[in-house]
Amino acid sequence: MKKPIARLSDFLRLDEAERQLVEGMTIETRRYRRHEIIHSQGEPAREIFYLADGWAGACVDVAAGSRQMVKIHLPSDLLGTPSIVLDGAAETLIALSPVTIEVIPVSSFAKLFMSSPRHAAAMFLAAQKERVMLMDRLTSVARTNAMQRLAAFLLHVHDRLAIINEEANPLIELPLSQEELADVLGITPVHANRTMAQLDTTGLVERRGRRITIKDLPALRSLGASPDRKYECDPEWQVPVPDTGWRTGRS
Amino acid sequence: MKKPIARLSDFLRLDEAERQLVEGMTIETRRYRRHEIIHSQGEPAREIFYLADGWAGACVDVAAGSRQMVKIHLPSDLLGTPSIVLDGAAETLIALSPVTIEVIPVSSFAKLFMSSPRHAAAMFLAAQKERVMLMDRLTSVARTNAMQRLAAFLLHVHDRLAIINEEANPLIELPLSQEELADVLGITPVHANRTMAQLDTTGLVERRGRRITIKDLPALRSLGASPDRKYECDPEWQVPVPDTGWRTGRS
DNA sequence: CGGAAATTTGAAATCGCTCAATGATAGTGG
DNA sequence: CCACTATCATTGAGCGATTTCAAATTTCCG
Repeated sequence: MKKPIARLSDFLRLDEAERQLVEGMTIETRRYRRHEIIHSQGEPAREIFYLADGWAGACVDVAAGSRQMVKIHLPSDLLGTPSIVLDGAAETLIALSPVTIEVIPVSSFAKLFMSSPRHAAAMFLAAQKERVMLMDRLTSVARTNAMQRLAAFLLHVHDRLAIINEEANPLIELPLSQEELADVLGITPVHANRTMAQLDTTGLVERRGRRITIKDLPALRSLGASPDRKYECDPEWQVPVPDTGWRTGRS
Repeated sequence: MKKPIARLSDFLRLDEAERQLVEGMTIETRRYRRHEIIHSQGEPAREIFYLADGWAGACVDVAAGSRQMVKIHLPSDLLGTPSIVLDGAAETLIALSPVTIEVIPVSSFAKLFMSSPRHAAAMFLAAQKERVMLMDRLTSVARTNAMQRLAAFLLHVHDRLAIINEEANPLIELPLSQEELADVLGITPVHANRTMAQLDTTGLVERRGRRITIKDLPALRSLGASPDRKYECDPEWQVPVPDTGWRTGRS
């Protein structure tokens, strides 16, 4: 039942041996129910998490019960990597749906990084990709109104699901409540509700509960106004295999 | 007159040999005047830039003349790294003051990454740090009002300058026009002006033109409401020196 | 079926935007 | 040193998007 770990990062197609290497780092499998907290902001972060199944959210908490969901994690994402440069976790990780997580000690992760240039490069490039996505998210929140943000967010999820499932599907089953959606969009829950309804009436999407069907993809894209990014990279980073000065194990 | 390149990343104290290695990657030095464009969003990005002197901004452009400045680059920053995962540059880089830039081919950068685990680790950690800063920026824009964003931004700049100069200085000489400030804060230029004036009247800062003096640091921090991050990291990442399976050269 | 959580709706208040005009400042050439 | 011009900063007034507070309705789950 274990999903392939091949999207540990997006820039490396892992062969079987390497996949086992990564899976070997797992020290524990945990399950969480919807709304459970996986890790709290500020707590020491000696572990990172591989999201085997379910959706998780990364939230930055601000005073007074307000918070911003800075990232939606989908299956095969690696959670908690930003926190490795801090003494306490940068973000609160919360289960948005029932979730299965593989726990990996930071030390193992670092060891892999140090011993395998292929993985190191892949992780580095994945981090850059995350930066771009955050930049786009910031731009969306700073420069567009609620309906545009919603459109951009739905498209973002749609596109990421398309990569995972290897085919586009106009139907999105969002596990997010409207309150959580509001946390993502940077608006209030009440306004999230009105915006959702408003987008529905435009006919660009159709909504039945948390099931959202995209009816007019091009129009929705135009509304969302996100730059369309093609994530690729030069062959400079495609390290052939070991034996160019790197080793896969220790000594 | 060349500034030390020692802050190419924040997680590695480079020794002399390594510094030369990095400097050796430079193929060209360029100068730009205020407001000149260093690199345009969407254009092929085969180079990254070391900001030797001056301030530069990274902007994501949206339709209709609107844009979001997603990062303020200070001297010794590395510009353009997010774009290495894309076919076209993720952002427009623009000189906010007179600027001196060292141009580095992505291929050299990749080669360094591949051949030196110390540099690779430092770059990776620096990328994670950038992610955290973007997360905080997103939260600031999404969840706080204009004055709080301004406070948070001033503090952000203040703290980064303190690191570069190795001492805190309450006086900040912002080279940004109010329009550019607005691009950073995610508000309109007019409102940036009013907010600036308003913050001035609170007495937390004092303003003479673009010279801003922080008068009450703790109060300003409390207003800005950013989580205070201590950027550190485990010794796992402090690779001793080569010879743990890595080599410095090729072959 | 009952209770809790989530969604929906209304009305008033607020923050930031837009449009438009005025004032200040800095760089330029005479 | 001054006039000239462009850029930048400031101010006012009205409008619109989003928030806030509060209540009603629906859905979900045990």
